Amino acid sequence: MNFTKRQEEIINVSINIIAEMGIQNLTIKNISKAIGISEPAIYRHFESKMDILLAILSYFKKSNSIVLETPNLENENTIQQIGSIYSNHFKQFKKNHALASVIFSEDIFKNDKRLSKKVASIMQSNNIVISEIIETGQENNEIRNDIPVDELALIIMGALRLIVKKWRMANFSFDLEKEGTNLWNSIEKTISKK
Amino acid sequence: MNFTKRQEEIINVSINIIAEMGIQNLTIKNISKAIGISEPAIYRHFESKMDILLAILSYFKKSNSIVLETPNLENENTIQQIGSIYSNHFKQFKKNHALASVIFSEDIFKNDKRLSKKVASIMQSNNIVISEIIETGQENNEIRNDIPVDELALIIMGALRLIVKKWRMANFSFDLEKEGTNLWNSIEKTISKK
Amino acid sequence: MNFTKRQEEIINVSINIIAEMGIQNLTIKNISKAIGISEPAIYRHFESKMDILLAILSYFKKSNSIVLETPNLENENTIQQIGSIYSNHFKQFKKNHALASVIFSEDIFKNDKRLSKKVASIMQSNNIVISEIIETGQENNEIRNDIPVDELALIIMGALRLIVKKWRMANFSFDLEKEGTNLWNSIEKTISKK
Amino acid sequence: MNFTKRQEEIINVSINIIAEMGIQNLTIKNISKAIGISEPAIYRHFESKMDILLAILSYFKKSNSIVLETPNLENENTIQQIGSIYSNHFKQFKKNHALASVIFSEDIFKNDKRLSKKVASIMQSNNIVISEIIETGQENNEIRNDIPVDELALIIMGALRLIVKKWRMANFSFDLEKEGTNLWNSIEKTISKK
DNA sequence: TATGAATGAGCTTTCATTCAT
DNA sequence: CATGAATGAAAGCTCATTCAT
Repeated sequence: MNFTKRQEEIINVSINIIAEMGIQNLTIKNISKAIGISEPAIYRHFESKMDILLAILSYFKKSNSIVLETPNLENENTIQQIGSIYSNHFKQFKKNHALASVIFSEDIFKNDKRLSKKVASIMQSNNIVISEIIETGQENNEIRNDIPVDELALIIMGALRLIVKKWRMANFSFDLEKEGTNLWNSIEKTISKK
Repeated sequence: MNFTKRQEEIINVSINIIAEMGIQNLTIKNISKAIGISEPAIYRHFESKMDILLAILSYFKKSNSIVLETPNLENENTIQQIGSIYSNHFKQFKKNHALASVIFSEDIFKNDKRLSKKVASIMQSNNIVISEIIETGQENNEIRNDIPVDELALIIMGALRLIVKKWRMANFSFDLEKEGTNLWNSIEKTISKK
Repeated sequence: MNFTKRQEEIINVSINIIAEMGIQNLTIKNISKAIGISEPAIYRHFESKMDILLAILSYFKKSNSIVLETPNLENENTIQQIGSIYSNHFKQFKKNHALASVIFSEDIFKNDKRLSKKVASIMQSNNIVISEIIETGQENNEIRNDIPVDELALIIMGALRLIVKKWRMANFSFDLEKEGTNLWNSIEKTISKK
Repeated sequence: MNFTKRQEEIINVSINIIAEMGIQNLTIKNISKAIGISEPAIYRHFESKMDILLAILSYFKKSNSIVLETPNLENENTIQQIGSIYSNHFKQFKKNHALASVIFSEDIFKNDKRLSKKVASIMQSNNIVISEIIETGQENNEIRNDIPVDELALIIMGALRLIVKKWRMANFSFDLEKEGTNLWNSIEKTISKK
């Protein structure tokens, strides 16, 4: 999972291509053209196109880990932790629009078993992180108890995903961090134990 | 927007292929093979592959209209109307798994301007329907007033989209109608004016 | 060689298509679209596309006969006869631009043995007509004797063909009849026995 | 306008195919088969079939330049210059039958605007060269003055074109250089100031 | 006489990938 | 580490033609 500079370049360029032109336009030709090297040169760095796609997913996993697991280290309450997860997402996406355009588009990787398996496992582990925070929150009487963990997770992550989708469909034209924080404040109202 | 039998067949088969194998595998060859006719025969019914994709989006638009606008006709309160939208979605997806796999995957259609424009307009008009119901609900004191319409819409539709995504990533192995109704009941708790 | 009305329509439309879009665009689809009937309907009138091409050549042969052999009937001298051939060509082409664009383009019919054979025979018989007139002219001391018949024929017909080609490459923008008559007067000077 | 070896090979092979089988048989498959490489390999050397056709026209332009402009350099009188143009054409065509079969067949390139534009510009610039020689000839009292330049050009080039066409329709079976020289001698008689 | 639906063959072009240099 | 040249497979699409109606 440790990529060379060129490999990282290929991964980034690939995410950009998917974000801007769709997975159908992620071709070796387009990748190499974007980087400015020849097509065979790509194969010095990845054995096959499939490996590039797997590398993209690995990059997503790493990205998610950073965004999701950072708050645990700090001494916040659970509501604050989820708030941090929200704002960490927004900060990351602000820096990297392409990532926002691809990371929640799991269907892109549906055309192959290995890919969709990896996608599923990433989603699964993300879910676990969120669920554990919520569970703790309910135990600590910070999060309301009358709604099951899974459903709270759906509400929290569903809204996050959808606002990000709207943001990129609006061509990143509104301030995701501001609107997203407002959204989070509203969700906070609905899920926190008053 | 009035399709012949063959055109409908092509649309349905195409949605199935996208659902099962991803957009990359939606080829004229795969479509014709699935129907049992030759590849050139497809071109008697659609001028180009692009027209098939546009027809799929038209079909989505029609599907959405049915699901979203039906409740308005009946004499339900706004909370019940949104509940109906939820259950209508679940009923439709239960009947047509492929539709569930594709209708919220707007990114599939990102590789072409005409397609992504149409996708955006569909999302837009869906959003309007939901927002109007919420607005009325707030005016009628059925839905809480301390959260803006747009954010309530994000919560409601975000959760719906995400549970559907989980359902199909779980290979349709849980009862979407049951779990979805539970989800709705929980959301109802969070958004209705107590 | 007696064509029905529909057959004549198909022949004319085909000549127009070749003239305007080149032989590569002479397809059954384009022919039927231009006439306003379905593709299979064409096959009611011609057994195959090859038969349409052969019919076009037959039409050329007939056209040429009229243009070339008419003057013989009248009591002109040979110089006047060739002058009539010139002006007959121009009159015909003025009425039918498409014909001008195709009748001297023998290469169009090079992709098939039957076609190129027919083309060759048409050229051959045209050549005979011209040569006979010239020969008579030389015998009658109307046409210079110091140049062989064949070469006079090349000069006369070469200039005619080339001015027609220039005319259609100029989009029929100059007055072919006027310019052509001038050309003929000049050629007359060069070939007639002073 | 500087072609690689492979590009030149493709151009030559393409001219041969057009000459022998007509433009309709100029397919990527036929080109690649004739060279002995695969079809996609062609696309390493030309971006599209259109570019091959444009390259053929560039080759024609270059060919024409050589044939037409060479005599100007030498110290011949204008009649001799035109004679050289004639014999240069014949020499070139003797070496390259295919070229003779294609270079005067402007209609082959009528199916596309870019092509026909280029064809027209080539014809135009050729015409200028010939006309200038004739004009000088008239000023020098070498060429008769009672026929306008344009008409002399039509006579000279029309006969040249037509004898070449006859030669290839006769399957190159007569001696073009001999017959052509005779033709030129006859034309010389008709156009030179006695 | 005409058509809607279909097809085998073939078109131009792009794909991921390989290999000699 | 990089490239120019190549390829088998497959893409979207068009061709002339057939056949049931």
